[in-house]
Amino acid sequence: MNKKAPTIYDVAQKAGVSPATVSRVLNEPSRVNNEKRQGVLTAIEELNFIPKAAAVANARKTYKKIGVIAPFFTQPSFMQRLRGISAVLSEDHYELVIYAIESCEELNAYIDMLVSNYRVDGLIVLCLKLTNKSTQKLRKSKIPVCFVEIEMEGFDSVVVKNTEGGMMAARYFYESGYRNPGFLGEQSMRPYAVPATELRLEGYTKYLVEKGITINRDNIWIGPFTEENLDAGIESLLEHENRPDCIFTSSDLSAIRLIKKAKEYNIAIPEDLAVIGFDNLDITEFTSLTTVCQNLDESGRIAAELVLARIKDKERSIRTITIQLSIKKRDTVGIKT
Amino acid sequence: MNKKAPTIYDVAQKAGVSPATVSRVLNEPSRVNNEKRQGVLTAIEELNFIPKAAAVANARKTYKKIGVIAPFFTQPSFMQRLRGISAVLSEDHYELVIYAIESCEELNAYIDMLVSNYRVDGLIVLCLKLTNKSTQKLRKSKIPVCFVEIEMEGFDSVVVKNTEGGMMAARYFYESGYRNPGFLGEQSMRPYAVPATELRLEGYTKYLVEKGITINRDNIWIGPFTEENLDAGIESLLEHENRPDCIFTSSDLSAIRLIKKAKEYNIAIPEDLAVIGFDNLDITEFTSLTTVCQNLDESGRIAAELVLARIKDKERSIRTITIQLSIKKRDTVGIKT
DNA sequence: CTGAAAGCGCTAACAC
DNA sequence: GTGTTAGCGCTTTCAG
Repeated sequence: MNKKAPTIYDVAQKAGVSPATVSRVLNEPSRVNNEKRQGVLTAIEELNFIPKAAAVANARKTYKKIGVIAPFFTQPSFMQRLRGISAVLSEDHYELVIYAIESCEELNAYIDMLVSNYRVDGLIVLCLKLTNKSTQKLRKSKIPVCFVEIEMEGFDSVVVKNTEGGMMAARYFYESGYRNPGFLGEQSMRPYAVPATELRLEGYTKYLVEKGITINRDNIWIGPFTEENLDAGIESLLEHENRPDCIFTSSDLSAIRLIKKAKEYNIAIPEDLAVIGFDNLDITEFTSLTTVCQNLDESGRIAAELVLARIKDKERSIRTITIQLSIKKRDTVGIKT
Repeated sequence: MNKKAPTIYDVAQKAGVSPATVSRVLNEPSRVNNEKRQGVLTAIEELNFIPKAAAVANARKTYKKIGVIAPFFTQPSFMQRLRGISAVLSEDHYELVIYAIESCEELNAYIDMLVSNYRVDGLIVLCLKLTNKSTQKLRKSKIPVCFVEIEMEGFDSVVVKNTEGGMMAARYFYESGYRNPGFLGEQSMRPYAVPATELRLEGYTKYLVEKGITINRDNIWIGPFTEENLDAGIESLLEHENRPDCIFTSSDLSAIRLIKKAKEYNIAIPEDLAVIGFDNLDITEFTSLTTVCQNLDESGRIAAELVLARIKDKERSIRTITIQLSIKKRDTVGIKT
């Protein structure tokens, strides 16, 4: 006795109006006479009618969905960004669909699919460099896109000044009296991802050079981000003669590992070794790590707002919003006397 | 000169067949004559045709989408579960849409919407208790649902034996020689969420009681999961007279904070204090935390497989799959002599 | 095996 | 304001 789900026609009939009118009270209620509107509304209520999303999408060609494409599961920071995105999307009743990519091919395949398959109203691309071909396709598809952590001509974007972040870390070390800096970073293996580590190191050394400090080559380690490798890197940093008195890491995770290892070596933090991470992941609060905060949540929020705004007005001017970086001071940097 | 996206009619015309045939080569290629199939295929290729998702969904009433509903952003463990889910869904080209909920009302509103709005082909519910009303609705909606971490009559589910996990932690402490156990847990504030902490504590004490050990009341702390509160809790545990020699925490995060604080107190780990966490978050690898591993990824994977399987065969028997817990031994539990 | 034609449920011109 | 009537683009009977 499962009565089928009611359609707009059922409502129309029950309310004694045409389906078009029902559609109107659903979408532009102000344009229908008060009395009839009430009738329709109660009919909707009584029948417990809810428009089928697919039918609406099919007729209107908009989906109330926005896609987020990123290598989520290899980069813990993305989840926090997602949180920001999710918050603003749900306010506007947009669905959030996740395209988690793990390879170049996947990335381009998704882009292809998304532009020609009409599945989303907008797209947020996190930390990903597209091929020219994909970029072209995206551009002519006219679908609203916002890039995060990379600037793309002709697209909205929220950018993170990775080099500047590196400089800030260097300055904080410098001003706290540290003079023998080190760096620990995970190599950017994926050609389609933003080479954040390298940029951060660049800014880091740049500031130091300005201050007349050159980093000892032995004090820089960049390598693949596996536990084994990382540990080896940390050891190489910690064991040699002229061990650094402060280390900037390209991610909070490596900082946490570094701290853990340093304690095994009986190196006091921050007395004998200061550490600054990058990201300000939630977890850093628990570990009291000093880190470069890149406002992950906020960057997500802004990105979502940008695409929503462009959905509403396709002709608005392109925006590039720069996220303000800051040092989140906690317990892993002291004052060197 | 933007040529409009090709439709199935364009393909049909170009290949000199009917739209129905095109549809067939798309969906049941075996049922169409080899020659024609090739013709259609090349036409599709040349026109670069991709079926519009919304039109398909509208006509077929299936969406290639599955929804995941959970309080993602308040519970870091969910992201790892999501990873498992994502992996199996993408294999089958299902879209993953996220419904992040933060309150009881939101939860039930989403359920309402999902059952009557026809948006997803299946649903995965993580760690959430529904109201009876919502459960009823879900049940009669017939949409494939899989619950994780909770068993629901009439639904597939993957369950986690929280109490058993507590017992395992207790046993490991006990067998390692620790005799003065403590517990640190975050209170389950949300009535719609599974009271994991309480269950874990239950198992923990149960095992200990069997061994003739009762936990000192002062050695148990359960409270709200804010940094301040947690710190206060940790202090209360660490400061009193008969301080525990081992502490089981209801989550990895609190374990990490506990370890951090313990070091400030100059309490050696694991010599003076052993710690076991719960979840085996990715981060624990970096901190060398010993923890109860609940195979987050796998539970996600299994849940996804269950709903996919039920989508394919609605009549299959209900399955309840229990996730095997295990102690992931790392560095925070030693041998007490 | 294939084509004609009738849906699917809603939206959007277009008239009145 | 409101109803009529085409779509939207694909699927799916039903003949043949």
